[in-house]
Order: sequence, then structure tokens, then C-alpha cells
Amino acid sequence: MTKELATVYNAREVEERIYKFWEDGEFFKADNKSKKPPYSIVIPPPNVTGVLHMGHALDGTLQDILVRYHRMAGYEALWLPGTDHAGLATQNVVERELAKEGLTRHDLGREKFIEKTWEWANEHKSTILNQFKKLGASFDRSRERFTFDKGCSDAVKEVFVTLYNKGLIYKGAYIVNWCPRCGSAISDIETEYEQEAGHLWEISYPLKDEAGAIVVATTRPETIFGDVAIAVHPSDYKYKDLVGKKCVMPLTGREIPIIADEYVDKTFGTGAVKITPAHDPNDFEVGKRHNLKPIWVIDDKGCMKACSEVPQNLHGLERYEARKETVRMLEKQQVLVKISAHDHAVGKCQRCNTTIEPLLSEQWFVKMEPLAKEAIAAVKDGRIKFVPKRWEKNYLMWMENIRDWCISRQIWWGHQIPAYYHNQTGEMVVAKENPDPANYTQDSDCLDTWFSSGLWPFSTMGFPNSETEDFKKFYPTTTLVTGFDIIFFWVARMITMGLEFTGKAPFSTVYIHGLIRDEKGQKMSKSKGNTIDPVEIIEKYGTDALRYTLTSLSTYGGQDIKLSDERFEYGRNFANKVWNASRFVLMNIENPEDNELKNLNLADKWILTRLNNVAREIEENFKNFRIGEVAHILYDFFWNDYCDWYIELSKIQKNEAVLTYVLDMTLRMLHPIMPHITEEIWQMMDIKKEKKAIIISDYPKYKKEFEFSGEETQMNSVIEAIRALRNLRASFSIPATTLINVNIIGEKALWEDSIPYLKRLAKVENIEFVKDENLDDKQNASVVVGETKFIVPLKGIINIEEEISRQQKKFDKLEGERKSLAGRMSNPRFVESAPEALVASTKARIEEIETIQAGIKELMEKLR
RNA sequence: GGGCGAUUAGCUCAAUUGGUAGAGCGUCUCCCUUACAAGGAGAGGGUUUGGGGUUCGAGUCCCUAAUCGCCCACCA
Repeated sequence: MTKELATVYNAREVEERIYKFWEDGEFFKADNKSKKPPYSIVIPPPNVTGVLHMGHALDGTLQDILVRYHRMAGYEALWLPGTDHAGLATQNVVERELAKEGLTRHDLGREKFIEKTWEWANEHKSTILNQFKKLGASFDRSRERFTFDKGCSDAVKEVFVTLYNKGLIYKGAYIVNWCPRCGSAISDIETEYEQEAGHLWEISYPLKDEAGAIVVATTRPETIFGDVAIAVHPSDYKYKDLVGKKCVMPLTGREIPIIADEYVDKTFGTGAVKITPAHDPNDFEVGKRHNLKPIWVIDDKGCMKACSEVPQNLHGLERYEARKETVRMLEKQQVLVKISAHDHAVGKCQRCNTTIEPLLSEQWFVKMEPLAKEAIAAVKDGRIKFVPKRWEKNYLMWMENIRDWCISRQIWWGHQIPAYYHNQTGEMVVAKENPDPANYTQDSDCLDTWFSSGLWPFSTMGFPNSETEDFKKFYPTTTLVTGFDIIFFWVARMITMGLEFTGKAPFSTVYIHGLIRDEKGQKMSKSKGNTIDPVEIIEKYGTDALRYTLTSLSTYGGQDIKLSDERFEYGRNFANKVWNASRFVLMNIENPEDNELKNLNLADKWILTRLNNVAREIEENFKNFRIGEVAHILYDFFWNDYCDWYIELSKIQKNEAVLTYVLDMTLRMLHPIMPHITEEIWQMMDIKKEKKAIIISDYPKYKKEFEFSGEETQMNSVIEAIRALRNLRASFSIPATTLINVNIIGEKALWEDSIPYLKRLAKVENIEFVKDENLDDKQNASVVVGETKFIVPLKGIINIEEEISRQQKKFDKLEGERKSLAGRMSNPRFVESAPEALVASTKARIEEIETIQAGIKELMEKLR
């Protein structure tokens, strides 16, 4: 009945086979007709542009742990997988591919381009989800979804039309963040600001019909041609008399008014600012307040427009070139008063890092404020809670200052906006389908990709049909697991949309984890070349090692995780330990079927009590999302209690049933974190099983009958005694081959049963219980454990003279160091001029040496 | 300008409501004792960033200073 296993755990061989075993057994499939309570998670759909990275590995591992734990703990667990079409991001990637052939999407035309992008997407969809399989993801592939599939697209249309009809989606001309490279508007949160060194140019505008001029400061002189006014602060005495007058623009000679507006900061620059409503969000507001008509001077490619306001020589010129040229022209006209260096934040496109051009254009928006109300309430009243809680504040602050969401993108890959225009009259109809394809043309814009992601928890469950079995069973979902970087992009929108369209919060807990960073704490990115590829780690260390390491590193506070390749040795070593301990058990069990826990001795009761405590602690920690703590508890228990002590004790006295039972239970508890190795071992155990796989076995629970607190205490004392005796051996340099004798002064009944343990583990030949007065030999060392004293006669065991001279040598060597250091310290020049830290450390070292020397002296005293 | 986080052993990080500061790696000593050298038995290493305060008791709570990082807003 005994089994032989390889001495080193072969992760690669085992993991692939075990994953297939689960797939074949359909253990990941959730049953929407089950009577069990539901537990559901929808995956944050990875973009079809990418491959698996460490962030996914962490995110996926944590989700899988939660799903596996709940599956074992009696829930009907669903982890729904899928991918995101990632509109702009994917379009950019495919365009880059085309560029290699010297083509643009316009060369292909819209239809062909979308076709090609579909090909790309289909290919990458399975790539990334197959990589998740390598992680051991127990998601239900039969429910796999894609944000651009029919169901999700229907949901998008339904939501768009409904919001439009409620007046919560509108179309209008506003300043948006325009990416000239992508050729599309992007939303505020897709714009990332970077501090850049720039200049502040001060330009003089002569007054009309009188002497004098007004000087304005600008960082963007090329926008001068779009000026429609000069603004000053109404209470600025410097300019009091100029308000209402006109000035003449340099270069073009156009006349513009000088106006007063609260927006102007009197203390910045010259206190006068040029107003360019078509190319600056603040100026746009000012323009609206003063009824000034915007003038477009930069086009959607970031080039100067060929219009009458722009001098001919600048027509079509790229904006930075135009800036240089404009400055030259201003210099020539001698209206450039001053140039100073000026750092300012410049908006960049999140997708391609191109500098954003604020541009007045016609776009679609979602009116967020009315929708945000309920989304704020849901978090405030606890329908949704964030773990850790501090992210709630972050979320609420953003929601309470929410701005309208620009949802239209001038791209081809995405959900085309369901608005149709009459070919002759231009009349607009917003509807799920084209009312009359012969006479109506659909809006050419697509939706922001996050619009469809925002519907993910319910678009995947059958919405708009809320009567599907999945929707009824698994919506709302239970937990959402994600990084803090997409709280605004995604979490906030799901909450908003979920509440609006289903009346329910789409999940009750948002579990936020940290981000993965490199050794130096920097964000991992391909361009920096500092990425660690999870697939490579899996091949080198194994999936369970990767999972264990990441889990143990994830803390309750959701701190970012700094990684290096070597850190995964931690998990690999633990996996190997699990493997080898199991190997020992399997090799030493003769009657695996006999699982009756009887004839329990001290050690048995101790390990069962420990196991029991662990089960309780784990349940508690799972409840609080302290998953890293679960990992640590299991590591400690398995390694320090089960392996270091219980297995060693079992070599002296064995209770097969307990040995197997504890292994069985520990494997189950460990399974969510290290699924493959635990399943593999469990399958090899010939014990009685209530289920055919550990993945669907019952998760261990606290059991009152396994609480043996008296025995636990006593066993801890035995352990303490063994440790103390080992310690004593080490300090007297007693070789392992030399057995010692021990005299015990204490209660015999308390220790009698443990004598075999003491003998074997502390390498003791003879143990005797004695009375105090029997001891008069000075060459004894003693250790005290509670009320009991363990006396070890050293005479004859160690060569006292040899030991004394060994100690003396140690002492002398330290004395040499001490004298040299003390000499340095007694030199006043050293103390004065040496670095403070060096003086301090020198002093500390002297004290340290003195302490050690005192200890040696005491020891030698005793030996004499 | 507003907010948040971090500062603990040489390194990377833990430490549930305030209750003896821990782990992994690294270092030092000994050991291939037939589950495991990816291992075993020991050791050393900390005024928890500085300064105040509350408390019987503070890494933990309050105030304050410094350094690093992140988010938001503004930036003509």
C-alpha cells in the first residue's frame, strides 16, 4: 500500500495533467439550478491586445482562490471569464500592423478594417484566456464572453437608447481632449498629465485707436490666431480703464475686445489672458459667458487650419512647427515682450502618449451627475463596500465631483453609436436598429470601450433579459477583484450602470489589491524592459509556486508588490516541502482506509488542536479578505508544526489515521492557493473520500471535539524542553554523535509519556527523575521549562579543558578587536572628525564585544 | 493647492480591535540523521524615520517635522 514519489516536485508535468483532469470532470461549471447559495465573480476582462502579465497573474490568482474556497465551502461558485474588445487600444495595434505594410486603415476602408480587427481579436481572445488556464484558473469557459459579442452589443444598444430617452445621453459641441494621433476624442480620465518644461511668452497687443498696449502671457502662441478676446480680472485696477475697449491682434490685425472675467488670476503672468475658446477648456467657458464665437485654428490632425484667420505661410503646418514660426513672426513684429521658462502639466493620450489638443467638437456625452447620486448612496449605505476601506473615500471624492463622460470616439473598432441621420433632412433618430436603412445613415462614431465594460456584470448574465437562469442565480455578483488603477474607469461605471439598469449593486464587495512593480518599485512596462513574464515564471518554478508567492505577498492594505525572479523560490520551496512531507506520509501508511481517529496520544491531540485552530483562523481571514494571512498561516502550520514536529514525532510513535487526516485537511485548506499539487497528492491518497476530487471536497471547519487545550499546553512544553536541550548542546559544542544524560527535577507524571520524544529528538541516552539534593556536581548545565528543571551533567561528555581553551581563544580574539577599537575611541581627533555614524557604530561594537565576553567568562566559570 | 499611502532586522516585507515586534532571503555555527540540502538543528541581527502627547501599556491612537511614492485639481 505504500507509494513512491519522486523526491523533487515536478510542477510542469503535474500541473498540465491536473488542469485537464478538472476540465474533463467539468468541475468549473456552475449550475444555475443549484440549491446552494451563489457565489459569483466576473473577471475583469483582459484586453484582446495583450498577453498575460504579472498584474493578471495576481488578479487572477486572488479571484481563483476566492472562487475555489467558496466552491469548497458549500457555495455554487461561478467565475465568469471573458475579454474586452478594447476599442482604441486594439485599433491602434492593428493599425500598427498595417503600417508595417505601409497601409493605413483608410486604405482598407471601414468594413475591411473591422473584418481584419475581428480576426486579430479572435486570435488573441483565446491566447490570453489559455494563458489564464496556465494559472490554474477555475473559470467556467462555457460562459465565456466578449464585450463585443452579440449579447454585450445588445446590452450596449439597450442602455444607450434608454439613457438617451431619459435625457441622460446628449450630443453637443464642447471642448474635449483630442488625440491628434488617434484622431479621436478621449475622456478626461484617459488623459494623463505630465510635467514638462515649456515657456511663457508675453505678447503685446496694441490698443485700438490710442497709444498703449496690453500684454498677455501664453504658453501656446500658435493659438493666437484663434483669439476672440483679452480677459482681465474685474477687480484688477491695472486694467480697470481698458475693459470694454478693443485691441488689435499682432500678425493678423483683427480687432478683439478686452473683457473682464472672474476666471483670470491677477497674480499670474501679466494678469491678462488671451481667450481662445476653440482650443482651451477654460477659454471655452469664458467665451460662452461673453457670447464670443469660437474660431478654429488647429485641425483634428494637430495642424494649423487653412482658414482666413491663420496667415498663409502657416497653413497645414504641424502645431509645434507653427509655434516656432509664430514666435519668429512675433519677434519680427517686435511684439514679443518677454520669454521665460515655465514648467506646466501637459495632457497626454493614455494610449499613445501623444500630447492632447483641447478641441471644440461635436461629441456624445453621458450626463453623470444624476446617475452618480445612487452610486454614491450605494457605497455610503454599505450596499457596496471596498476592501480596504480607504478606497471608498477615493471613489466618493471622484463621484461627488463627477463630470460628464465623453463617450464618442472617432474610431472604427467598437460599438457604433445607435443614432441614425436622415440622408436628406439630417433628422436624428436614436434607436436600437436603423429605422430605414435606405434613407438613414448611422452615426460613424463608436463608443468608449469602457461603456461596454461598465455593463459587464449584467451584460454577461443575459441582460436586458433579466429572466435568464444565470441572471436570476448569479446576479448581482458577490465580489469584484481588481487593482486600484481602474476604480474610476471601470468600477465606478459598473456601479453606476448596474444600479440604473438592474436596480441592484452589481457586487457587494470590491476587493482592491496593489499593483505589481519591479524590484525598484517602478511600474513594469515592456518599453522599460523590466517586466517579469508569468509564463516564464510558471515554467521555471511552477504555477503553484507563482500563486503561493503572489498570494503571500499580497497584504490586507493592498500595498504594491515589488517582484524579482528569485522571490518565487519562496513558493517553489514550499511546494517542494508539501510534496516531500506527503511523500513521507504516503510511504509510511499501511492502512489508509482505516481513518478512525482513536488511541490519541499527546502529540496526536496537540496536532489536531493546532489544525483546528488553523481552520478557524482561516475562515476568519477569508471573511476579511486577508488572503495573504491565510497563506502565511498554512505555511507556518504545515512546515513548523506538521513537518518539523508531528512528522518527526510520528517516526517515534505513529498514528496513521491522524497522520493522514491532518495531511488531508491541510491539503484541502491549501487547495485554493496551490490547487495543482494538492489535487495531485490527494488523488494519490487511498483514504476514504466523500468526493472524487479535492477541488469539490468540503473545506475544513472548526470542530469543537478537537479542542484538547491541556494536551496542547503540555506538548508545547515538551517542544520547549527539546529546543532548550538542543540549544544547550550547541552552546557547549557537543557533537551530534555524543549522547547526553538528563536528570529531571519535576513532576514525573507530566513528563513520563514524553521520554521517548526527549530521548530521540534531543539525543539523550538516559533520563532520570531525581531529587534536588542529589545534585552537587558543579559541572552541570541546566534548563528550566515551567516548573521543571532539566539538568545535564557535562563532566565526561565534553573535554572541559579543551572547551575552556576553546572559549579562551574566542575571548582573546574579541579582546584584540576590542582593544583596537577602544584605542581609536580614546583618540580625541577620531571622535571629533570621523563621521558621526562611524563613531556611534564603533562605540556600539565595543559594547557588544563586552557583552559577549561577559557571557564567555560566566560560562568558563561554570566549567571550572 | 486637496487627498492617500509608505518609512519596522543587511534586503523585501508582515504584525485582526493598543497587550512580550515576526517571516522569507542574506549572514554565522553544526549536520548529507533513509520525506525533503529547494533540507535539518542552532545563533546573531531592531530605541519600529525624528520630536512631542494620550495610556498601566503605543509599531499601532493624537499632534508635529522630514524623506519617498501615488491620485485629484490648477497651471494664460
